[in-house]
Amino acid sequence: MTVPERLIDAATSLFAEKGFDRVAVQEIVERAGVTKGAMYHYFGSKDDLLREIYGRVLRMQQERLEKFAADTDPVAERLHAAAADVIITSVENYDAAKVFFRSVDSLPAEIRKDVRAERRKYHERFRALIEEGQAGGEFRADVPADLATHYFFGTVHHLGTWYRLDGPLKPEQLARHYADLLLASLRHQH
Amino acid sequence: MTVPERLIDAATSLFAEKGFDRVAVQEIVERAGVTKGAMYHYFGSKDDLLREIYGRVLRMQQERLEKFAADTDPVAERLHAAAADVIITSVENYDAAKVFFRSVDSLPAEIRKDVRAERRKYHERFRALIEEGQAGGEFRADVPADLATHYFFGTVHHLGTWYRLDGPLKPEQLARHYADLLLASLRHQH
Amino acid sequence: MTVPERLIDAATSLFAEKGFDRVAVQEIVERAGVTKGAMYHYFGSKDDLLREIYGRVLRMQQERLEKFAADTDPVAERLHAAAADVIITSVENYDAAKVFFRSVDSLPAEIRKDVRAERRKYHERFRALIEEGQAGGEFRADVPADLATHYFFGTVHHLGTWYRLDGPLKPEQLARHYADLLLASLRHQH
Amino acid sequence: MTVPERLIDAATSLFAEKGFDRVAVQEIVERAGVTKGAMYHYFGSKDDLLREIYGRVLRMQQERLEKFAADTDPVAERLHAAAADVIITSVENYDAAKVFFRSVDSLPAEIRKDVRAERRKYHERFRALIEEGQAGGEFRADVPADLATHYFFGTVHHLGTWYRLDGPLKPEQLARHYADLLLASLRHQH
DNA sequence: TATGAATGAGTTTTCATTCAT
DNA sequence: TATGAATGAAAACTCATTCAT
Repeated sequence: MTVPERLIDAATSLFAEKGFDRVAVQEIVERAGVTKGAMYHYFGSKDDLLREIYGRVLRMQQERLEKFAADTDPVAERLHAAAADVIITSVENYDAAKVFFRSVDSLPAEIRKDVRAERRKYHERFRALIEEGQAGGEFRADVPADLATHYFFGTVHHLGTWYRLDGPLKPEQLARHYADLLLASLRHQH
Repeated sequence: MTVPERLIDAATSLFAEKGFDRVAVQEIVERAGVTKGAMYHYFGSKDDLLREIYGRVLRMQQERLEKFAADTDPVAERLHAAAADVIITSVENYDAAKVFFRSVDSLPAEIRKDVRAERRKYHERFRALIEEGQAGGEFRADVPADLATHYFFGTVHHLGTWYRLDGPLKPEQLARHYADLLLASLRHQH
Repeated sequence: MTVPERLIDAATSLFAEKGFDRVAVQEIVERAGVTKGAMYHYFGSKDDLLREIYGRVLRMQQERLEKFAADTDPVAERLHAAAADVIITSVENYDAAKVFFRSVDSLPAEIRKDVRAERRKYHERFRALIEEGQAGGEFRADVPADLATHYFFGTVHHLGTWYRLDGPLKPEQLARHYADLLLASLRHQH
Repeated sequence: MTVPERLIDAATSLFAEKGFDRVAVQEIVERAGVTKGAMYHYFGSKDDLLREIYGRVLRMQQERLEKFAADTDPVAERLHAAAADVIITSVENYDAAKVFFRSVDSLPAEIRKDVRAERRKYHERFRALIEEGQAGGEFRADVPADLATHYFFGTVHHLGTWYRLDGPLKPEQLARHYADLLLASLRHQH
């Protein structure tokens, strides 16, 4: 693995573990097995490492959502697949996801603005799926799609505080359950 | 308002805004309109302020949940009321709730342990309601109650990142929608 | 002496000796006999110390020049007295004067702008004296007053690189010689 | 232009602009359009660049002064010519002259010693001219020649802080005025 | 009760220089 | 000749906390 990759990995795991502000650059370079100078050769600052982590998560999530949303299956199936995929990838990149949700306020103001804008776009793409289902009559329309989207991503956000990769629940089970709950809450009740 | 109260209020709003680690004691005392010496007269440390905020939130949530859970209404109604109440109180104490969810890792290790233990008790009380509904046949049993509880509290946790008190959605509407979504996801589908 | 005064004195002598950029804050506080924290209690930054030194020199020189210029003696006498006084005060505040002339480029850009504006005002007040003598016919008019002013202040500027307080030449002698040379260069030649 | 020449030029302009200590090697090589490795191939250190700049200025000034001093014209004319020439060459090599006067304290101690010795020799050669005029009766003898020499070089030193090559005053005019002022201050007054 | 000067450990960052290629 | 990744020492600055008053 290259030095920058080792640094990103070390930073990701440490930021996930203790929070950006409680991690010293010294710890990051020690975990990566390099010196501080090397870090500043590749990254302009500690903030830069965080920015890079955000960039990677955003790019990955956007690509994957797009793939699922653009499919031709019925909307309920596409939403279920996309929701399950968010869970799976969040769990597979557990540390990065944790950092993503908890360290927004540690980003420099201008980057934070950009990140929020990208997240909003992502949120809107997801919401559009729900609206599509509501327009087509599959989903109940008495819940604002925007609110349902927040509702679901809240659960994703929260994963980092309780889910254990080494626990009894496999990522696929977790993902299916969560996607089921989302769909259940959107379907018409009898 | 007394000096300690002013300090707690100032600390709560600042911690909510920027995160515990990005707030200097100097800022807190300035916002509270007192001096550092005064703060250290009433609180042993900056950590102490955080601990106090956690204590208040925990005590309040536990009391309220107990009140709703101990009622004699049908379980679905009790769960709906309890869920809606969590939302309402979180929104009414927006800053404290934000701090509560985001600053666990800034607590000193031993306090963090206590806080987690209390939260677990709270979580279990809520889960017990769901299990009661599953045992009685009102709720679907194919979703682990523990997971559904996490699912719901994730949405509460997440509120702090998007809900705006001054937005168009009133707390009561928000609470009803969220409680509806929870109940909808637990009911049997047709 | 108070702590801020001790710090200013230590900084002045060290900046004069080695130049602002070659002096570590650690050296300053050691010479002042305090800790770094104490320095940052009184001064916002290392730059701040430099700014303060500039402010003091500027205030003193402006006041003194004004006093001499506003007199009612013949202009040649007033110019001679003012010129000699610049030398005397520069020599009496040797370190501060050295810093003043050599560290402009180490000032933060905005402060540098202010300092230059103040110096210009000072320069213009001095130049006005020369122009007064030219207008009255005492001084030769074939040398631009502005240029003569620069000419003289160059010699003051330069003092720091060669004059030794502990040398054979007393400040008063130095001052008289320099003021004589200035006046000589301005008088009509036979 | 060769690589070493480009490096010297880049270093000279940057040192003149910001001062030796505020210029990073990285900036120098960027302005010169080469890499750090290349610089360290030709120069042993950043100090080495500064030493080279001092060497060039010293050699040039010494040669030129010698040429003017060794002439057979009357001493007043030789001094006037030498003085004007110092101004002209300082202005023609504005950046190098600026560096020469302002960065002595950034030279490594031993080099600084050498540079000061060479400057002293130069100063003495100039002073000898004044003493020659005093011995011959052309110049007033009541001003120490040493002091008059410092007086004049102070003005040269100072040029870098106010003279603008693109201003209204041409180098030749400046040089003539300054040489005139020097001679005027040395002549007997009526 | 309250002040605020002072501490000192810890933080991020810079940068001249080296060296394997 | 030249590259540029990597080093490591030193720098400025922050901040929770203490303590004499």
